[in-house]
Amino acid sequence: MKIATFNVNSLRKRLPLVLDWLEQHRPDVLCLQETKVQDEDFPSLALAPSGYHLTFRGMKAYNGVAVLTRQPPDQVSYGLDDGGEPDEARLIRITYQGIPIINTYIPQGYLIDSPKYQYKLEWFTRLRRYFDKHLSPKMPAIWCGDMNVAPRPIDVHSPEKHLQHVCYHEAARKAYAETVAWGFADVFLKLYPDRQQYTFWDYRQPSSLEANKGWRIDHILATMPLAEKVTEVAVDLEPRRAKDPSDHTFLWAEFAI
Amino acid sequence: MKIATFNVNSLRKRLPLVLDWLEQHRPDVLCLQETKVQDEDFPSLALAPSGYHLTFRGMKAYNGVAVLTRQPPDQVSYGLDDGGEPDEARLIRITYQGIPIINTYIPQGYLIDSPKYQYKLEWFTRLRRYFDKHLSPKMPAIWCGDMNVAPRPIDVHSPEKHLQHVCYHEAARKAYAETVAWGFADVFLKLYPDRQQYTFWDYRQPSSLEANKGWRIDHILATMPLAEKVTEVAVDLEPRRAKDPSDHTFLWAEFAI
DNA sequence: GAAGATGCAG
DNA sequence: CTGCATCTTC
Repeated sequence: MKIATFNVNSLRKRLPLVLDWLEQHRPDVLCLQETKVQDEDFPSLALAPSGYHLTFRGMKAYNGVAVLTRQPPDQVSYGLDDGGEPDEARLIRITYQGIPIINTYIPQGYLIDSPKYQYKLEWFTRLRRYFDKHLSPKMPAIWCGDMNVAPRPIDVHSPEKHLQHVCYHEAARKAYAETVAWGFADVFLKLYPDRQQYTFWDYRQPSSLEANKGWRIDHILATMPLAEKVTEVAVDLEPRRAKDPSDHTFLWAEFAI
Repeated sequence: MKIATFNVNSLRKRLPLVLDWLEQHRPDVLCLQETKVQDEDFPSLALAPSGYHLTFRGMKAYNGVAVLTRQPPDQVSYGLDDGGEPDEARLIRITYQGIPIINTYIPQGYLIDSPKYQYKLEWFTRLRRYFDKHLSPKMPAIWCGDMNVAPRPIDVHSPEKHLQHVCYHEAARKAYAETVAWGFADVFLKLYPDRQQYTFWDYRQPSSLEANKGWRIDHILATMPLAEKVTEVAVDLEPRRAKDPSDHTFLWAEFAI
């Protein structure tokens, strides 16, 4: 089974890119973040030629997640369900051929001294409780998406410059690590423990792509029974180099199931 | 001598169209309206390959006029000069090979009961005085541009519906007619007194182009000595049908001089 | 730097 | 419907 994740930064602007990638790679599941489209305006018609089943939850200008699957999902649910802000446009859970797949767009956090950063940190603890409620570390499950955290120094260019950045700050990495520690393994790390490979290059940083000044903040994780079966993981640079790119690119993983 | 006029509705957005048209038609003079670009940002570099000389006056988001000439103009001046608002981004006068050419973007007028409509009506009377000051009806001269007036019922689709429209309202037609009566002749009317031929189709009116629901509000006029020498007048529909069109299209006239 | 929202204008 | 400006977010 092939699973991919991609922060599209507006699905409507990235339709040609997404359709093209689906056709070329035919993943079983593609998780999208930052679709930036309300459900009423979701481009179902434009995506129809792909043949993928569409599961989505969005809002007016920001956030928005979607999961595209070759077959219809068995089950679908949106957002956190602990009684707090559900943030439906940031989390979709489906069950696909018996396997729970959680697609998240973790809050970015703005600045470390802002309420948004507190909200981000809480989001990770809420998510860990969400895993407790809906999954078991002993059963196959996948968690993927834009985590807005570079877990290790190697996962960001010039880490020493980014100690106060909300995507590398100690507390964010700790919050992410503790949620991972619930029972997930990063499948990229599993296959390539020493490789530097980014998934995001800021539009603002001039020539960030050519100079490869990026971040690895998009991740695919699996519980042990599934992580053991990972056969291939890759970042596809081509869509980031294409015309009218997202600032992120595709990450995908293949599992022997 | 071949003279053309075109309301571009943003010159920067219409650069490919304009360059293409210049290459195909090679007019001696092309008058543009609604360039929507400040002089600092005028796309001189992009237009350089055309070889045309560039005369322009614009402002931030609205209005803006330009005259492109095969040879450098003899003389150039901008705006009305009666001590009132000069509205430089609405009028350019050049002398080209001895012939005065006035390119105007007449105020649209918003609604007939608005101050903007009063301003439009005054603009015509000010323009007539401007002609008095700078031209003679007995000498060759050209006045062209977007006049925002459909002079006759045949010049607008469903005229009976547009009696209260600022581009067809009685007072606007009268103001325009009185300025024309200073000493100009509409060269399109001279050659085709009975022909219905629009130059503008509203973006808003759905399928205005397919249904040919348009307006003839762009005009080329000449004083008698020149009007007598007109050999050809045409509206080119192709640019309006092209991809990313302006809501107006090109009108051109050929004079035997 | 890129995207969407809003407001203004034609 | 299209274009520009301003604002906000990442």
